[in-house]
Formats: sequence, structure tokens, C-alpha cells
Amino acid sequence: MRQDNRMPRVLHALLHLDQMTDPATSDLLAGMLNTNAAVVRRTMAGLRDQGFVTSTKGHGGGWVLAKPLSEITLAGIYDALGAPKLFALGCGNEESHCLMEQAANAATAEALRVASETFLSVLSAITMADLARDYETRMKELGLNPDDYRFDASKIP
Amino acid sequence: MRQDNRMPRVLHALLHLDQMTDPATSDLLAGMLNTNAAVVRRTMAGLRDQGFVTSTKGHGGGWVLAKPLSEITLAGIYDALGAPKLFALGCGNEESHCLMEQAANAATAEALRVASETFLSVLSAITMADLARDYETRMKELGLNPDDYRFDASKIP
DNA sequence: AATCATGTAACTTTAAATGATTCATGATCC
DNA sequence: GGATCATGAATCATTTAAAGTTACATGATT
Repeated sequence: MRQDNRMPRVLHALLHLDQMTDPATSDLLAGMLNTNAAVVRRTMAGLRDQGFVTSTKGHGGGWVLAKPLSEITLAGIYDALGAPKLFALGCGNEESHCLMEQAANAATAEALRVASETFLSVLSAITMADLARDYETRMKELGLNPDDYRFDASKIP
Repeated sequence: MRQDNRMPRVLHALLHLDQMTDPATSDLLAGMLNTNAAVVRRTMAGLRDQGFVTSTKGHGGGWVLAKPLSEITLAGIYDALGAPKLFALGCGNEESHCLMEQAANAATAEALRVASETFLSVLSAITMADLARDYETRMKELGLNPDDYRFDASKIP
């Protein structure tokens, strides 16, 4: 299957949302994420259902962050995306009648299970506020002032 | 992409190989693995290159285990398969100019890196002999004697 | 020489995210 | 109230790599 990039995309989108003074339209976000509005709507739908963001229709509508970044963990986002399949590796058919196949599948499954546990535990220890801090660090490393880069869509000529 | 099941397949194949008295043809293995000979050859090629198995052509040819199971770790097999892509999840484009995207990608990549480390460390702690023991346990749990099930292709009528 | 089995290359199939398009629905502005 | 804006959703095409398939050359055994 194709690579699933929803996770980093959504993180990226949330960081931008946090810096917006007005609701961000799907089109605007799509431009930032190098994709299109339909993908944005589809991907953000889960976050809306979980209360991380809200969306409004009509003039001046769009996406708005509904919680402070410090209250959003990466694990929460992963869940909101529907806990997408993590591995490209499979562990075979579950209901095999061959006992050797069962042993082979069980060993593979166990290694994947442990790796998945690790992954989730790392995600639950990181909040979006941590990412925002990382972003600001990157800004300063380039000698830039983050305050100069907050996004005010109403100021686009 | 489609699920990658080479790992559990190869483990399964090696367990069978260990119980063979004669070389196993790709066709025989394919029957055991519910696939076809070409896939078996393709998948086992890496194991041959790493010296885990040998293959011989012609009458009576086929695949033979080249090392005791206790000297084959699952990590070694994973490597022999070319260390296939582990995750279905991606961590975005590496060379993004957007610092927010960089922060989002870095966080995702870090979680994946840690999970991958865990995966490999579990694999390196398991040998094929462990799987063989697990297989024998499963046999005994069903009240069967593993010795009755060794495979002697020459005895197929 | 015939047969068997691997080695390899080329092509097709498959699954799932992503890209793209369309239309209905609701909110805002004039 | 009508035009416009934006989401919600459904549908269809595209993409990607493993897996399935087919074909043929090469080498070993009988």
C-alpha cells in the first residue's frame, strides 16, 4: 500500500492553526500541506469528532483549534485519526492450521506488538506544545523571531 | 501498499526446512506456504546470500538449511530479507522548508525510530530454535508427538 | 538426451492512501 | 432573498510496492 502520511500532516496543520488569528479554510490548509481541500477535510474530520478542532461553514468559516496545544498529545491525535495501521509488515494469517506457521506468526506478531506499544508510549509522552517549542527553537536557530511569523489571513493583500 | 508477509513466511519455511530429510523444492515449500514457487525463490534468495540456506539445482535439488536453528536470529533473517520497510506510517517529506512541518516530521520520525529500535531488539533476542520449541509446545498441547510429523518427501506415495 | 530444479526477468494483480471532482447543505454578506 | 463562501459527503482515478503469474535460460542428475 501507499505510505500513510496523515499523522505528520495533521501535526503540521495543528501547528499552523495555533498561529492563526482567524479560521483557516480547507483550501488554505491544503496550500500549507501541499495537498488539496478534500484531503484536508477528510483527514481533519476525526480531529473534529474528538473535539480537538471545530469547523464552521460559510463566510469566514473554516478550521479552528478547540484546545490549547498543551492538552493535545500525539497519542490522542493518532487515536483521532482512527489509529491507522502502523506496520507495513504483516504477521501472517491468524487462523492457520499449521502449527509451524502458528509459531512463526506468533513470534512476528509479538515483536510487532512490543514495537507498537513503544510507539504509542512515545506518542503519549509528547504534546503539541512540545512540537510548538521545537518549532520556536528551529526559528531561533535561524535567527528569526517567531512572533513575526504568526499568520493573519486577513492581511493577505 | 500491500501488506508485507515475507518475514513470517520465511520463518515458517525455515521451520519446515529443519524437519526435512531431503532438500525441499520451491514447489514443495510453495505448497506449504500457500504461494507459488517463484515467490519462494525470490523470498529465499536473500537467506541464501546470507548463508542461512543453500539451494541446488537439478534432480534431488532444492533448499536445505545451512545452519542450526540456534544460530539464526530473527534479526538476521530480517536483515537477509533486505530490512524491509517496517512501517505503513510515514514521517513526511524530509526536506521541507516549513519549520512547522520540520517539527511535525521530526516528532513522528522519532517515535518511529524508537519503535523500530524496539522491534529490532526483540528480533535479535529470538532465535529460530526458540520458534522450534514453541512449535513443539503447540504439538504437545494437542497431544501429538512431533517426531511423528517430520517430513520425508521420499515417502510421499 | 531428457528431465528436474533453480535463477531471473517481465508483466499483471491487489490493497489502501491520496488526488480530484462533484453536488448538497448551511452560513454570511449585500 | 439571492449570491457567495465553506464544509460534508460521495464517487472515481491515481499511485505504490508486495505478491501473483508466466516464461525462459542455466545447470545438475538420471
